[in-house]
Amino acid sequence: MTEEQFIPQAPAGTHDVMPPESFRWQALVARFAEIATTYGFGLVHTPMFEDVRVFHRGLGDIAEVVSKEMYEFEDRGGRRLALRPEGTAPVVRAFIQHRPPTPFKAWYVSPSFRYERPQAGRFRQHHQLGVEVLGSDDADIDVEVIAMASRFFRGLGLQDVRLIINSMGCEACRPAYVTALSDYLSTHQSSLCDEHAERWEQNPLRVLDCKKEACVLVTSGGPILREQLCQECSVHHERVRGGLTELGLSAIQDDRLVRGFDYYTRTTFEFSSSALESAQNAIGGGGRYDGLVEILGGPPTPGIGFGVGMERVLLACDAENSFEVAGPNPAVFMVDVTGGGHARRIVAALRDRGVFAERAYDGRSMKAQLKVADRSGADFAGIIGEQEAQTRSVTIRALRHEAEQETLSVEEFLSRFSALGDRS
RNA sequence: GUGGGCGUAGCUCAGGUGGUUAGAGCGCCAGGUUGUGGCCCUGGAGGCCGGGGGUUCAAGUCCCCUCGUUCACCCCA
Repeated sequence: MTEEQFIPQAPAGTHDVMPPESFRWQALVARFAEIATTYGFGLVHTPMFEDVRVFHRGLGDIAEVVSKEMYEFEDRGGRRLALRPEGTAPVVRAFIQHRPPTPFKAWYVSPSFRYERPQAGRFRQHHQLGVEVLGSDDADIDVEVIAMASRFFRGLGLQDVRLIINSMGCEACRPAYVTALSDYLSTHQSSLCDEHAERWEQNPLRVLDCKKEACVLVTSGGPILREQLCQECSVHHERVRGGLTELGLSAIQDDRLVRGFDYYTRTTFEFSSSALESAQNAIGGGGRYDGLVEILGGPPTPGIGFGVGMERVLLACDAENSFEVAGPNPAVFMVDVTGGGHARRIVAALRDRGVFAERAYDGRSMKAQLKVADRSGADFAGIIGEQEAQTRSVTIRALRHEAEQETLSVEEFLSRFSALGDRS
């Protein structure tokens, strides 16, 4: 590409969200906000970028998201910053900085950035809805958080959502397990898939997650973390599972569920949509991170949270033909063929009264203006021609049903539609 | 980071083995109806066929490069 003219385009892996799709986005956030409020969460906004150390320490340097997918940059003051690749670490950083009373329950909606190759359901900028609870390791919190996510998905009309759950143990029991797993893997090294035969030592737990038949075969004969949990973790996990069952939520125990970030302890879970054909069918996931606050320099504080991928959830809704959101239609659309002055005043008066009123511009023909009125989805057109202009009146024409046209004085016209505005 | 598919009008797409002024449907604009949308009819605007190079008398079509996009691996929401 040399002397070519520049045609601006959204960067690879990013997307513009425009009407009418953006109405659906608004509605999705509104649903989440509503449920989060019901569960006692308050909205938190954190910066879109943080000191890189927040992520390096928080997520662990070996996490791919950190090691090779972060958008890192230096600002003009020489600070090393990174666009956030996920939502938890920034909220934890804010918690440490402000020390709100616990349990601290926060929800957020924010973009995340990862330098990955875009593909179905995977973007360089995606948007997450999520919650975090800091300051309690009560298993009931785990249950509530998972139940909340479930409720959210159900409320969108999603049927084909699968919930898997596992426990990652804690500092007391996981190291011993990882050692046991390593020992086991080392004796079966040659039977692993090509990739893990080379790299299993970097992160033995990852091998559990591998879908290749070779690895599955090996690991299915190996030690299982759930069976080697310490007493506390084991009790905790059973309480979570019991609580979910009690609430009527079916969670599938998946001993292979190992999530990507270092900070997870105990409960981990993932929601996936079986309606999605693409490889990326995880629509939400999360877990407990009882060591994270301390890792980032705060007092020992347990925490748990989850994130939901908005783009993927909407794709899942598409696949299930659910959560179809229509944009709003004007209550009335003004057509004025006498120069537009009457439309200008009437539309302003209606909007002052809270009525969604629209009009045509550019002094087009009545036919053209009515065509725009029809397309706008408005129920009624308010027409002003020479006759109406002279008598200070407006003709109402129904656009969605058959009805006799009627001509009202401007005052009557305004009060008829103002009632609509007051109601909403 | 690795590998495959695809780039033609605002959108969805046609354009056998290269061959005149590049087409359709939808959308948009105007008219048919000098005060009336939707249905119908007529007309119109809108394309450096992603970009660059090459082969050829001749390239939307063939070859190379490049950019973009898409799908998969990896990883994740």
